[in-house]
Formats: sequence, structure tokens, C-alpha cells
Amino acid sequence: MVEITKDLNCEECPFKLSLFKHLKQEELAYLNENRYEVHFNTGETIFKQGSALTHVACLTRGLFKVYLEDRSKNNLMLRILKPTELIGGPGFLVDSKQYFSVAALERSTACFIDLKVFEKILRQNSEFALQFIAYLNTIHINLYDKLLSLTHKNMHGRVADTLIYLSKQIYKSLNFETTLSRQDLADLSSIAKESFIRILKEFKDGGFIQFEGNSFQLKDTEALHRISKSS
Amino acid sequence: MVEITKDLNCEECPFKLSLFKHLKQEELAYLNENRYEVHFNTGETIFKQGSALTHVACLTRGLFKVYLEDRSKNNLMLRILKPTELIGGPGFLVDSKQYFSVAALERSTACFIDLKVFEKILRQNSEFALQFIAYLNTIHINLYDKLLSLTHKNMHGRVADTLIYLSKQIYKSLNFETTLSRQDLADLSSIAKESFIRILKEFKDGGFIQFEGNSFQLKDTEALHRISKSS
DNA sequence: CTCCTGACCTGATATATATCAACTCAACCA
DNA sequence: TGGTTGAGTTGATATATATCAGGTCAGGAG
Repeated sequence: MVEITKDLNCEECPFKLSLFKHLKQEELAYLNENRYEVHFNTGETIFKQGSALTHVACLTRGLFKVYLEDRSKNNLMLRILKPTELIGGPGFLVDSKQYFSVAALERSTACFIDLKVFEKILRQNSEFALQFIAYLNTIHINLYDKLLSLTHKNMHGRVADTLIYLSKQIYKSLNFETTLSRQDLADLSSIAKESFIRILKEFKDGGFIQFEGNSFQLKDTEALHRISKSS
Repeated sequence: MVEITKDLNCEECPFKLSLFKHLKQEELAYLNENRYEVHFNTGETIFKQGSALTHVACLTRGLFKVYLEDRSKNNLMLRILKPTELIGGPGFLVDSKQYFSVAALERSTACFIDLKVFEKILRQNSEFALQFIAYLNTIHINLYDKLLSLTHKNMHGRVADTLIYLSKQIYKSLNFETTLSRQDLADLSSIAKESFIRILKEFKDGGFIQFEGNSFQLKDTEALHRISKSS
């Protein structure tokens, strides 16, 4: 199960985020006093859609998926989080509800900050508030990309987008070993699992990628970009 | 073409927004000195995707559509704006670019505020900054709804969603006369225009709605909600 | 008036995609 | 050892949806 530790000197602390760089010493100290660290095993949920939004989390180790749950159908994965990213939720200052779920894709660690504390610092430090607005807007921009990809591209384009996203944004390498299942990858592309697998094979046959289990190699990113755009 | 007037006493002013209710008198005055009003004819563009983001707009009269442009395909309409709503853009504090386009659906009026001025007030007044964050989060929540509707529902569900959205959110009546074209409605549902028309007819034949040209009546919202959920 | 254009509508067709069913294989367990 | 489970995979099939082609109709321009 989940192990909780209170460690004021954890090596990977939220202050690496550019968001926090404008905080004063006393504000950092205040944050430090009011945060706690939690370790997660693969598959464990850190935020659950529909539950109360009480904390903001800063990911310090591992990998997480952010996804929308649909009553009947598959999930829709919005994005993947890696250290050191902040994750709150749009219910903040609205209705204090979680609008998505977040789960660990591998053994991971997150730092939790109470929203009351977070709000207090936002109120005190206007530079921090503006940085936070910039952070929200960045997420928003990425969401538009996602929206266009999912609604206006065919499956091949969406699979290409997913592969490019993993390579460029998450693993930052043309070769990567992922902890995401085929279902996860399909959820990320908003495609049925079977269809995703089929297209993966097509890409392999076309020589654009190579893979063996969960280990992928992008051979021809040029082609992947072309597929992403043309569709 | 577009007629520009500088009118400090325009009847419909941005201060009706709850967002502005926490501003001090001097801040309101400062905003007033630095805003200007513009009148738009049907079809005219007030923000253009890809151009520079320099102002935030407050809609004081008429109706606008917010949409993402795709190089080749149709547009994707995100939402419709009505008085008195604020519209900025996620490029604010990020890269000062417009990530969507906004166009007038009928004769309309908008009030423009320079982003430098807006930013200055955000910096001065932390309560205002928090209200603005809440406003951004609300938009974000609606975007998640949209995302799920467009990716996980079939056409019938999406058409039902569009009709419910117009009735409940925009026109606030079961009967409404819209200035949106069939193409606009299709863009709002992320459907081909022909398919949209077909489903509209099915709904009419099923007795769920009635329409004549651009004049719509929702006869059985119960059924529409059922269609929206089941699909 | 007549032509032209663009929005709306309809039917036929093609195609993209999901679904269903079945099989393999590794991991785990009794 | 054999059984069970779940993820991955593949092929066949059904279906949702876009596309294409054609048609009507109202409004504007000459």
C-alpha cells in the first residue's frame, strides 16, 4: 500500500519548478512546513475523478497518467506527467472537485501541498500568481492541440502523434522503453486497443518504427510527422 | 467595415462581470481610461488564430463564435460567447499568440482592454487574480466536457449535446432562432455538415425537436439527454 | 427578368473504425 | 504439473461516418 513520509529535506523538491522560483524564503519555508511526500506503486491512484480536490501535487519521481473517466467507455488519457511537474485540477477555486484521475505508471513519488496553503501564497505573491496563470495557460494550449488531433485526424495521424509525444515530450529519446500498456497508448490516442496495435504493426512494416514488447524505436520521424499532418 | 468608438459611458460595460466586482474604484477608472469599444458586423473576425495577442475583449452585445482553425479540414467550434463574457486567450503570459479565432455571428459589440493594463491590475489586486484563475478553471472544466463529448460519443449524442448546449447555455429557452449556419452547428459538433442535417431530420421525425429554417424547438429534452448519455 | 452564387438538403457510395471471436503466451498460483 | 488469468495479437465482420454528386431554393447583381 501507500507509504507516507514527512521529509522536509527530500532531494527532489517542488522548488525546482520555475513556478516556484519567485517565492521568497519565508514563503518557501511555509510551503515546506505544509507539504508531505507519498510513495506510490504502479497502478495506484493519486487523484480520483469526482472526489474532493484538497491538495495540489508535485511529482518528484516516476511517471503518472492523467485521464478522464467515462461511465461506460474507455478512458481518455489527457497527458503524462513526469518529474518535476505540478498537478492541480480545474476545480481549484471553482467547486473543489477533481475533474480527472491521476495514477502512477511505475513506482513514483509525489509531494502534496494543501490548497489552502497554496491559495494563501497565491494571494501574497502576485508574481507567483501570474506565473501560475502562465502555467494554466500552457496546459490550455496543449489541450487545444490534443482536441484538434483527436477530432480532426484519422487513426494513423493520432498514433503518429502519440509516438512523437512519447519520444519528444516524455522520454526525450528516439528509443524508449515504456511502462504504458497497449490500452494506455490507445486511450492516449482515443482509439480501440485492437486498432492501435494494427497501426503499430503497419508502421513497423513501413519501416517508420521498430518495437519489441514495450521497447520502441522511432526510425523515421520525418515520415511520422508527415502522417500526422496529412491525416 | 468596423466602426470604432471611444465611449467611456457605454451602457453595457465589462464591470457587470463578476470577475470585476472586486476591483477598487481607481482600478475601474484605470480600466475605463484604457478600453475602447468596437462594433462588428456579422462574420467579422475579432481575434485571428496565429496573430498577436494584445488585448482581452469583453463582449457587450451580440453573439460570437470561438473556433480552432485547421489547415485543411473544417473548423472546430469551441464555444459561443454572449454578453457579458470576457475572452482572452491562452497565449497570455506565455507567448502572446492567439490560439483560436473569434468571429461575430451577428451585429455585435466588444470592449477591448490592453493586456498590459490587464496584467497590471492582476498584479495589483490579488483577489482579482484569484477570480481570474477561477474563470480560467471554469473554461477548462467545460473543455473537458467538450473533449469527452467529441471523442467518446457518436454523432447522435454530439448533435443532442449541441442542441442542449444552445438551448440551455446560450439562448436559455426551449425555442430559439439561431444565427448559426448548419456548417457552424456541424463545426460545433465536429461532424460533417451533411451528417448533421441528416440527424437533425431524424430527431424531427422522432418527435424530439421541431425546426423550420433556423428556428428550433426542443420538444423532448428528456429524450435528447437520453441520446446524449447512451451514445 | 435572368443569371449566379451560396446555403440547405438528399441519396448513393466508399471508407475508416469499432466490435467480436479466437488464439498465443507469459505470469502466477494451487 | 496443470490451470487460470490477463495482456497482446490477429482476422473477419459490422457499422458509423465522410465523401461525392446532384438537387432545390432564396437572394443579390447585372
